[in-house]
Amino acid sequence: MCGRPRRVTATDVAKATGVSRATVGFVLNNTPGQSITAATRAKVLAAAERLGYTPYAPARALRSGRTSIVVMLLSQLPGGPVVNAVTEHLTALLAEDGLTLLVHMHPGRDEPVSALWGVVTPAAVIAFDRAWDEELAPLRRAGIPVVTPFVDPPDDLDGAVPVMMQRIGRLQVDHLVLAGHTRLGFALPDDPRLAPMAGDRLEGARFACAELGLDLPQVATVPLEVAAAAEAVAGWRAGPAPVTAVCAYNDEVAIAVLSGAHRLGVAVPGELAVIGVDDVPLAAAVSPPLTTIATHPATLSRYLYEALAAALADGPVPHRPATEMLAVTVRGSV
Amino acid sequence: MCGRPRRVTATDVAKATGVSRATVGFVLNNTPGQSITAATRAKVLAAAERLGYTPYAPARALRSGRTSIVVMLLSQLPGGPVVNAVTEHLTALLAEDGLTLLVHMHPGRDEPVSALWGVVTPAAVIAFDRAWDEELAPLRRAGIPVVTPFVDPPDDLDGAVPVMMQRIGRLQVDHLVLAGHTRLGFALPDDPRLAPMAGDRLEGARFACAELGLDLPQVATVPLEVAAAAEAVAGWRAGPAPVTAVCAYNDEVAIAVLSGAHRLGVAVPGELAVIGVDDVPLAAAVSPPLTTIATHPATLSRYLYEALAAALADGPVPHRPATEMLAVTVRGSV
DNA sequence: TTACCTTACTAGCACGTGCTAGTACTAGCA
DNA sequence: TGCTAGTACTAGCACGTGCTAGTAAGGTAA
Repeated sequence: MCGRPRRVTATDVAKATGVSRATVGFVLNNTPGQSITAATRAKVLAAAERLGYTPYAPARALRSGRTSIVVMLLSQLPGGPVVNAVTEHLTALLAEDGLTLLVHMHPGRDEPVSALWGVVTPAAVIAFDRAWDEELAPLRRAGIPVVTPFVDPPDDLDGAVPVMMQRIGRLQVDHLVLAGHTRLGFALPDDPRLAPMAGDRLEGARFACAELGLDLPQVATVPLEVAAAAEAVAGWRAGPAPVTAVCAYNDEVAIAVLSGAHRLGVAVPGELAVIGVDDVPLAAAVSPPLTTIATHPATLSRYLYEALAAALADGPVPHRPATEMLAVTVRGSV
Repeated sequence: MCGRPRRVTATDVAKATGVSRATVGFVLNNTPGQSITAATRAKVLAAAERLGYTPYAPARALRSGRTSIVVMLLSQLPGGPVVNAVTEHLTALLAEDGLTLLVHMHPGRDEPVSALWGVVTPAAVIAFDRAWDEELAPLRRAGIPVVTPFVDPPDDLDGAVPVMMQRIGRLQVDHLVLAGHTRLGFALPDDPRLAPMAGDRLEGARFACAELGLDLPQVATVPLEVAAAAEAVAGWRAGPAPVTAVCAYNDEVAIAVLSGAHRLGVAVPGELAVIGVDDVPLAAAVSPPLTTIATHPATLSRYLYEALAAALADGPVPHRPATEMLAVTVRGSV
């Protein structure tokens, strides 16, 4: 019959109630400074309920000039469990402020920002890729705050993710050295998309070794495949002064190292200690259970939330030392 | 100085060019049936570029009555690598049609739809939780197509995800039986949020066993923790007729089973075969490498894309047999 | 009675866009 | 010369909302 069911507008509610559209608006928005009879208020609310009225988001945004949408821009790099947890926490935190988090995974090639920006008009943006900093300039120019945790803020280095990444590498080294190890290895992931983050973590490990007067860590790429991982382990164990402990880029890589060691009959942690990053659920389920750096997504999310809230209120970015977000989860692999 | 930098509108471009706003619209939208001088067109485009004009999404949506946004509604259950891959693929597929995929992870408690719906007004919605089917009724009433792959469509059972889940369980059993096993176990995940999907997979496995004349699989919950997993394995191995092969809910649980077996000295696959689901990157990196059911995210994504495209065009839902999306990846654990 | 205040509303503008209806001007043809 | 057809535009409506300015009715005070 009717090709497309027309949507219910405030005018429809007004007609059904017998009042003006303005009154409907006042009732539904609880506009302060307006005196509305209890009877009228009840009638309007009943009609709105009955007709199934929902304010039309674009019209509201057009009129008010802002939306309650926060867009989180992710690049292709596979957001592991940590990113998922952060998304979940941040969604809940923003929801308390009436903000809705929408995640957009950007497909490569063509430019993202201009396209996305012509489609959503968010109240704020969190961009998780340092390559986009320049592309987001138009957004900033239009007054939309952009939080880029992967780009160093000049005055608060502790809040930046690269610094946190370096601190992760440093923590790994500290923990291994505390356990008595002096000849360390570093296990890089195979996926080239992870190279930037891996580089930061390795940098932190290198720096820590240098500071402690140790040799720089012996670097190897460890694919997620038993035979290849075993090869890497063999490389570390070869020579007159073999590596006795390995910092893995993350728990996945760490588990691969574990498997490689198992295949070669190298005892963990007896002959080779392994420490991961992320504290993935599986970390407790492998044998031996994996000692790892937990990133505490809740704290990271709260930091992002506060940075976002500050940006929306034109306030200063909050100071949140990276150390609060990181903790060694000691299990059995070191 | 200026509190908030006013955004550049088509009127600004018109003023800068010296033409009317209508002309600007015709040029920027390439409106057919309009004759615009090459000179005017060039002037308008130059001014738009120079001023950094971007059409304002809410105004456009208000006028045209539709957006190019597709919202993917996820529930809290941790979207593992499969969901991530689907998101990535689907984003790319929709981008080819000029559609933007935005993912919203719904935080529990309060109702999602009415809130979200008052914020974005998408062109279509994919909802990944069967509980939302009723809540999405207002959307359908407003003419917004809603694809719910987790709810059985009455006429095309093969496209529904529950059926696919059951088929997964069935495939696991088939593969184990083909390898000579007759006494099977089923490893459930610990996370209660996964219960619905786990139930479907178990159902499929049960059905397959019944069809093949075998005893129903011996069910155990396997937490992601070595000791607990070992306990489950011990349970399977106890008694006069021990289980010789286990279908795990997914690869994570399967790896936990592997670890439990390893701790007890139970040889895999010699004494106990294990088959997972998902073909997670780690599956190839554990020892022994995990035989698993790969879900082929690309095919699943294309099915979702086609269902979406059909819904947007008021066409019929495409038929896509679940078997195309599933394949056994044979490694070493069976 | 008139001026003034409060209550309970209503009329209608503005947001920026897409697009229809209209207009001035020129060219072609009888 | 008059009439039509086409070109190259412009004026302005409509989308649904938030909100300001206005207005009628009723009560109080001088």
